[in-house]
Amino acid sequence: MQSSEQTPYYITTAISYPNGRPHIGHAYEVIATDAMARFKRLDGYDVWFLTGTDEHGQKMQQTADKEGIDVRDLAERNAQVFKDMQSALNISLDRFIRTTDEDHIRAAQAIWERMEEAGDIYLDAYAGWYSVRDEAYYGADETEVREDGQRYATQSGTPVEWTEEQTYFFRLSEYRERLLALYEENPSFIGPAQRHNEVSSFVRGDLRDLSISRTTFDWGVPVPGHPEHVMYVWVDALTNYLTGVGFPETESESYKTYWPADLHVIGKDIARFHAVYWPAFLMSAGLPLPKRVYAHGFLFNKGEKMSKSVGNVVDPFSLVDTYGLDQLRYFLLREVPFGQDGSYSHDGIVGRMNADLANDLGNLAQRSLSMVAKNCNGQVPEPGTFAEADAALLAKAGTLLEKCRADFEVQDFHRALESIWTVIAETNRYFSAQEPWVLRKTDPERMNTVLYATLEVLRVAAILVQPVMPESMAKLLTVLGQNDDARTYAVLGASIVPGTELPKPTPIFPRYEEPAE
RNA sequence: GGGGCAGUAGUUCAGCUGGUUAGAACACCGGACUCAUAAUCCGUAUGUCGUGGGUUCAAGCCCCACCUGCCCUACCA
Repeated sequence: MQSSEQTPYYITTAISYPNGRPHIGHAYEVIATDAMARFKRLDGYDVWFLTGTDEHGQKMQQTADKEGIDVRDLAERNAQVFKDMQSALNISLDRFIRTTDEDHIRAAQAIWERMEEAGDIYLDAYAGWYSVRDEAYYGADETEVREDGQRYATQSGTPVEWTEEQTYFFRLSEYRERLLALYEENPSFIGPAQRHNEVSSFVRGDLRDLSISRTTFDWGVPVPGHPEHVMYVWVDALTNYLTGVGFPETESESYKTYWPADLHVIGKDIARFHAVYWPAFLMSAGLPLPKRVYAHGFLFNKGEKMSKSVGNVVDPFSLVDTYGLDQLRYFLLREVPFGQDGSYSHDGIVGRMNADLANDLGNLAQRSLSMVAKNCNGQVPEPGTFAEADAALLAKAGTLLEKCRADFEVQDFHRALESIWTVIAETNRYFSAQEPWVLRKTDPERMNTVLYATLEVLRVAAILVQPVMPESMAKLLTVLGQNDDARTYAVLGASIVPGTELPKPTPIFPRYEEPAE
């Protein structure tokens, strides 16, 4: 292809831990990342989009034991559910990576060896109160014995057991200065800005070396030369971003093209691992650092944290069934500023569906296209000279690409959509003010001009909204007579061509009606 | 314990370095129109800007204390 001429853009989500079913939080992250990937593709980049599952670790092993099945079968089964979710959400991924993939195991061992050669790995004793569920050690003061006689981690409330083992450590403490320099020289390395402050203040404090292997279980990547150890979660999991583009073959075409990654999209809970451990690992291994890590917020159910015990966990598959996929994608990206926590509710999504999609955009398309169908032989009309109102409207639409680029660059998806919808609302006002249905009798040429300008704004909006609602916008572009080669950002500067044959218009977005009781 | 963020119309939020009658969207109510998906357009209305002090000619914006929620971080014993 022409990929060599295009600027590469490598984007990832965090990989999911598949010891259960995916919930709306998984869907949220992958939808947002998909929108970003699609935006870049439409803007002419050569995109590589990676997502997948993190299948190792003691929790997977325990879940499998509890179900009485082999851990490999559990991983296989649940990874498939996550893959199914990608399809159900229309995710344009280029590779679904699993940490059990053969090439990933080689990659994890390769980065380990590089870190070891750099002198950053050493063996030491590790002892403490270990929580299997948190996969973390706690000091005695971080635990408490409860009434049942069992000791628990105070903070997380999970049971802990006294554990002693020899584990390998990574000299994280050696990287303090280099990490601080990284944050200072490159403030956009972590987004949003508030995370940047959190992370740098964490590093400014006392950075301790990191335990990176375990001997208490064996479901993981064996440490090279020491197979009684398996890698502890982060060296294994983070390395998936390298595996996804061909590491350890650093001379491979895909590695040379795509590494370092342009953007890691993650949840705010794992910001530290991506903004501190990961760059330190890469520095140690002598590999280039990703350009940006963006930590998004969490989604709450009507303001309440979702949890299995409360029983308010939202299943992404059923949301798609209830509201429609593009409606869900639009809602999540329009309603919630990506870096902040947000709230999901039935009323919220129905409000967006009806107000923004059915009424504003859908109805604008329908009212203009049906006039064109009835009065312009079903072709894009020939405009006359643009009046001031027409030119002003078209000029506003003309600024949208730059605005969207700026907003997507910093993952402000809701701002990009807000700007597009401001122009859509403006177009509805314009349409009502110009009254083309009156012009039909008094000044047909003027009517043609008004309809033309309206269709042109719709074309621009549809092209720009494609990353968020790919299927619906494909439909809209079809009823606007735009072929596949007229849908990228490269053609935004052109105008819709008069005389283009238009199919019979059909509504794009139905209103949501409450089901009858 | 330390640090940070947030608390503004029924709801979700804007309000830049303090400056005339505090804004938007949605919802609500009234009107117009009929091209359109009971849609669109126009208009009215709505607020002790968390609480209490203070600085200032002037504070939602600054200072102090407190309350509430959230986040990061550290713990004396």
